Amino acid sequence: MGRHREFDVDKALDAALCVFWRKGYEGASYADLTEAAGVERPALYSAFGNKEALFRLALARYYERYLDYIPVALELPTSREVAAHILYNAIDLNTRYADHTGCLGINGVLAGSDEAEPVRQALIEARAEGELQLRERFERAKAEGDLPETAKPDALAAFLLAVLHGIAVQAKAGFSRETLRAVADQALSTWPR
Amino acid sequence: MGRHREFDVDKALDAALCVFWRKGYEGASYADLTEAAGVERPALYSAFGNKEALFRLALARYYERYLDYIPVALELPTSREVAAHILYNAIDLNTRYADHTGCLGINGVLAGSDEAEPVRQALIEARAEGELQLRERFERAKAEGDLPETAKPDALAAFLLAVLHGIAVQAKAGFSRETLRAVADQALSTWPR
DNA sequence: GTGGTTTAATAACACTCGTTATGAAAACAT
DNA sequence: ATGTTTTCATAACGAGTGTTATTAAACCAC
Repeated sequence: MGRHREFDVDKALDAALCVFWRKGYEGASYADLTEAAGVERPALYSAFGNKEALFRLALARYYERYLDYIPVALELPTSREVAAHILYNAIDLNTRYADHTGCLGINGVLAGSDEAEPVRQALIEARAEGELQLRERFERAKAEGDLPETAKPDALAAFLLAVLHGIAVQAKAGFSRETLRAVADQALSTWPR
Repeated sequence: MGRHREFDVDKALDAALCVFWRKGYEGASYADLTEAAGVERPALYSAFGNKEALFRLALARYYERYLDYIPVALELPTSREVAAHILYNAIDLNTRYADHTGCLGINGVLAGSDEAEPVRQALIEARAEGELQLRERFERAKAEGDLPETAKPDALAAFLLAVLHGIAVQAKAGFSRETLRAVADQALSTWPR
């Protein structure tokens, strides 16, 4: 039985999540991470492992704690409500915190060094997972007559994800909620009935 | 009268552009840049200045040489043709080269370190410039009756840019041209008339 | 009070980063 | 053949990167 851990692991992970959300995986240094977490480097290593492991934990937390509106959306009665719920909640999340806007799934790594490739692939897979869920939901909508026979669930899912990604980029660039909502409105106006 | 420069400055800049396109500003190291350009570091410095200056030159070249379909699009007769031309050409460009997909305007810096902030702002401004051009074009379309009175040129421009950014993210993630075209088709499906 | 275990802080490691100093090579004028 | 200028390659600089070794501190069982 040894020394108790002196810092709140949960809060430290939250702090690291915010740094990665703001600066991306490669843009975030241990100087940033330790300052935000209020913990020295060896302590971060002891609690979370290396930088990549820390990022993966932060990403998992991001999906669990911040994207909880997605399973809710998938249970809504119509495909248009699903899309609307996701779009407007994403806009809210992407603009909620002044010091880290956008989406971790996009900010993490878009283009990076060779060393960042495993993390970039992890992000691609996480986004693909979400897209699969959407596609399946839209297939169900089609089967139920909520979407017309001519509708293409895969294209709709890809379209919705594209708009979400674009909104994340724009939020990170400082676009207003009003503008982002107008983008979402326009996207929904194309929704098949 | 001294020694002649031994490398092709034009080709070296192209090579650097490709590295930045693939790895982003921070993900690209001088090891990458010198290997791709076939030139030693002091020679790159001599010809282009520091890393940030090199990136800015690469970005200017990207806009001049690769985005030349945009002024063409802006002269098309209808707003829908403008949007379609840009979307399909962007998809072509974002998927043309197997070893650097996506768009430099997005891959450059989305989220980065404090040191990358000037570059990130330059990219935001470049994208904003393009959005302004679109907005003005759509305002003209509205004045000419090509877009209905209820249409909002600013929202349409922001929407089009969002889809373009989303497509760039998806192209960089390895999505097929077919999928990306379906996204564009969906975006255009109810373009206001 | 001692021993064993776990954690924390300091410092350093090995390496890479972007940048530059220095000497040599290649050019041209004389 | 020499002098001047420009460019190139090598090497190193100063700083920062992610990671870890070492010692001390804090805990608990006995």
